[in-house]
Amino acid sequence: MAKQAQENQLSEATQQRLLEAAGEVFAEHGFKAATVREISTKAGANVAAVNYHFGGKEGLYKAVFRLAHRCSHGQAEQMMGSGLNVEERLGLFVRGFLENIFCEGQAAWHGKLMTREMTEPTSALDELVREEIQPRECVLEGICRELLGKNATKDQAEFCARSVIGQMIFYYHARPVITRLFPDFEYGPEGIVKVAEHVTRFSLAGMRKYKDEGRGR
Amino acid sequence: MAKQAQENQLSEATQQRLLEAAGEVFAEHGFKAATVREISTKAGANVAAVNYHFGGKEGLYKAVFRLAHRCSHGQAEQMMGSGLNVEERLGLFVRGFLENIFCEGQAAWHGKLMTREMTEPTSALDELVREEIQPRECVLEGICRELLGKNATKDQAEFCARSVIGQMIFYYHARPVITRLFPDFEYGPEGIVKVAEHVTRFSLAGMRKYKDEGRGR
DNA sequence: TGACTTTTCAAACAAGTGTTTTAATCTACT
DNA sequence: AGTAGATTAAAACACTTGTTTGAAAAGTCA
Repeated sequence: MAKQAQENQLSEATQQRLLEAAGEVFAEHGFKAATVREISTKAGANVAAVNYHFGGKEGLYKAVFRLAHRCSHGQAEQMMGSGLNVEERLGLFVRGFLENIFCEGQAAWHGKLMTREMTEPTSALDELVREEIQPRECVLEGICRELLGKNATKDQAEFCARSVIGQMIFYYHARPVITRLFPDFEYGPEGIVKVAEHVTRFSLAGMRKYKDEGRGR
Repeated sequence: MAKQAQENQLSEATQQRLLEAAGEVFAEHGFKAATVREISTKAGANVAAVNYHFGGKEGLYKAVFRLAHRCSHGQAEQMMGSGLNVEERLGLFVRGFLENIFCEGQAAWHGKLMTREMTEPTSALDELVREEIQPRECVLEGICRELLGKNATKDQAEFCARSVIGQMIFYYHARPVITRLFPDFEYGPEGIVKVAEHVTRFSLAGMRKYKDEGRGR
């Protein structure tokens, strides 16, 4: 048992390598389809290392999630922005969300892992919703509520928040279809910026008009 | 080899049972995670039956897709509707799409299989896009174009079409998250109708306003 | 250095996968 | 009834999966 081993440099190195590799592989294949052998190989470690350091595949998965949570702690509060009007805050939220999902830099697997957990939930979903998704949804719902005006119900704000998120996440979930259906669309940084601009504009327009038609329903 | 066996009643019965069971299991677990043993058991057939009748797991998968295509042939054209204005056609499209995805009746697996292929593409995706997705996208894009007015570019119509689809499909892909995040929302028929009404209203409003702000970009 | 723990590694294990085999059963036709 | 072909069924096969094992290597501290 390695309980006092957290100060060891070498073992920590393999633990870190394992975590990083696991993040990528889990994000790419999902929990079930990912294999500990691919993770171990990618980390340059032995197959047994996963069981030794994390007690098994599931332990590794949870450790990856804990790491991810630590990395993005307080990101929702930061999203709030201060001294900005509603339109700007919505634009910021949308752009930040998309960058989080489509970023290719360090820890690109974090957003992907989060998104995958949405469609293939594991036991880690409850914690994920509580720690990361709920706070962000709260921010977005607040923005929607402000845009919809005082007459809007909580129900309407929730529907609109889901519409905003849905528009964005569609580009992630349906990527294979989109690339086939719209060959001109490219998923690079400039493409994502265009998506952000459209979603912001579309949603802003939608909620403004939504508000004016409030008596229609 | 069973080549002249298509007239046989009994064998056809097991083939049909196998196809039906496979549709459900593939839709629920995806191609890779589905097991031929679960399919066989569900169909009340032997494990070897899959290989005997369809040449293997992949052959069965493709047969399931061919069956699904046959079932929903010409559904896009029917969606066009005639003698209806744009708003009504959008409402019809949205409602039809959602019913297709969330229907619980016979062949409920068809929509689920289609949706799963979006996120976990196999070799069947190209055919699926060509046969089913492309035609429907075409209809929706036409509606969007009409709503956006003559000044709108093809690019804008495509973005708006993706926004409409994204709003709806989000309820499918992120179902585990939505049920946790919005405990009051229920996925029954009445819930789906509410989604359809909201998406239609939100998108209609979005595109109308989008159109008016055409010079802003 | 030398005992002690921690970590690594190759090998093997048990369970589950799709597929094949082989024989038994059923169906259809004369 | 009898024969040939089509279908079913049980068993085994080859392979991959996560996990365990036992010994070798590396590190730690006196």
